[in-house]
Amino acid sequence: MNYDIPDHMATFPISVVKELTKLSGRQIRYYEEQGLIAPVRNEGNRRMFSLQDIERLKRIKELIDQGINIAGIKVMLKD
Amino acid sequence: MNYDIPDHMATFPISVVKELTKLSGRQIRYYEEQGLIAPVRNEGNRRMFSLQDIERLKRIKELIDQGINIAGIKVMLKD
DNA sequence: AAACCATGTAAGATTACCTAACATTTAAAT
DNA sequence: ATTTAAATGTTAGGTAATCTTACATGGTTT
Repeated sequence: MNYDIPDHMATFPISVVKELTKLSGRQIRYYEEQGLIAPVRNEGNRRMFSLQDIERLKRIKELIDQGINIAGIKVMLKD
Repeated sequence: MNYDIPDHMATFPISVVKELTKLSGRQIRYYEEQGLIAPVRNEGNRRMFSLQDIERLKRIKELIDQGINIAGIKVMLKD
């Protein structure tokens, strides 16, 4: 049994990420635009997300929910 | 950190399952038709697969590659 | 040869996602 | 109190992925 997917492997479409993170598609795309995340694209130009991407988005959402703005999040998630 | 997706949670589109299992879309749909797997459907009627589904498909592929036919696989994977 | 099994392929319809633009809301700055 | 900027919503038109159904094909079995 090879019961896992590597954390960095992009296997999730945005529809699933929306459900998992409780973020809107608009938010996810905007955060990418702002350089907070960098999901890869498949051959058809669709965004594909890894577990790492999802965990990062969850942290972003926590900070957003605490009232922190994008600029603040950028420095806090610097890595 | 909630660093995982439950084994039974359907988060993978068929495109990813194809890559992960090295099966064709036709094969995956046919195995479903034959009752070997039962991926759930999302609101738009697209098949969505769980890690369990993927592991099962990998076992199916191994058996297929060993020359076992669908009927044989059905009894061997009875559960 | 005929029939069946497993898979390929093609066509047409539907759903998901893309970008770009404009609208709205809230907060910050003037 | 305006104006500006930040974050998100919404809409529109286009492209990609997936769906079902049907027919084609190569390999077995009868």
